[in-house]
Amino acid sequence: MDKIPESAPNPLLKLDNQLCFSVYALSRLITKTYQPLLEQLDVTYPQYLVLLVLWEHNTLSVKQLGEKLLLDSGTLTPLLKRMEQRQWLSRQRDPRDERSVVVTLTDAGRGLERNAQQIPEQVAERLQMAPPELAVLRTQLQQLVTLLT
Amino acid sequence: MDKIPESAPNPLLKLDNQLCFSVYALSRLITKTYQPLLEQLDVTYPQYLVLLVLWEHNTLSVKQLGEKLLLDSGTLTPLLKRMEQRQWLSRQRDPRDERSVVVTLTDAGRGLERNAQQIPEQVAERLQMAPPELAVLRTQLQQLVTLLT
DNA sequence: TATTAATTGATTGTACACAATTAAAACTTA
DNA sequence: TAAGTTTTAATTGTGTACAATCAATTAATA
Repeated sequence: MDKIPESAPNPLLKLDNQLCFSVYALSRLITKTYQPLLEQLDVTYPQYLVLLVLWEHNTLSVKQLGEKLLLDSGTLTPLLKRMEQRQWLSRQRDPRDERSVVVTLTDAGRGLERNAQQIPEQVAERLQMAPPELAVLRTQLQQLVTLLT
Repeated sequence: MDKIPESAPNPLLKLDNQLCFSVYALSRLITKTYQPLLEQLDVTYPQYLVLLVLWEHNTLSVKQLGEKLLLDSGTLTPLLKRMEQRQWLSRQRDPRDERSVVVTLTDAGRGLERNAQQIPEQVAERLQMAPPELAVLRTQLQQLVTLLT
């Protein structure tokens, strides 16, 4: 009995051919790479990204933070509340515009930066890619990010 | 009054210099790019990835599915249950090894593949990157995935 | 100025993602 | 073969993500 001929499989629908899957998988693997290093700081990876931004700027509104991290308030509000509970930052309404919530790093939050100094190198070490190659890759990815933003 | 001299800022701790952030942001942006296309199939992006695998293999254990997608049962079990409720697949214990749960595509699940044919092209269109460049980028990302796996 | 429109966060609800634990079954080996 | 180990999913609990909605406030304009 002959098999009913299937339509030719679409190679574009194969998992291995998907750029999207590589990005998705890599993103989760990178988070896992950071995790043991971030355990020392007792922060999660998204919280670490918030700290990176605040170490640069110290004070930002939720809106501005969201613009930099490409995250909305539905994600940031509970995350920031957890960080506030741990005394790494404060959240308060802007008196000049009561709609806006301003996030400010505490001394403790600023102090964490010292403990984070070695993290980028330790991660780069595990990625085992030459810095120039990494830079090229990062530029390409940033182009795509800009394109889709 | 002079400012207390801060330690020189570590450029490696700047958000813009982080490969990790580009990957993280791009992954979420890609998911958002897929979302309106996947709405027609009424699936989420991770569910779409499960379908991609099953369209290739039809029947796999949860374990095998997890190996291909790099996801564990804590993620897959509830996701597969939702897909089972929608009749796209069935879940049943392997009689030869009762520890194993075998996932099989239903006719309805297989039928979805036809509706998905145009999706890769439509996404590629939005990425506006020449196919050869995309292939190079994908290869680099896959290398990193392999490295971290 | 009164009304409308736009901005900004918070809230709610759904769906991942994963660590840690549990439980059942299968395998190993003394 | 009995005891201990390994394998495999499920469960539980925490923490993102994000769409949709709501509420408060500000800005714009008729």
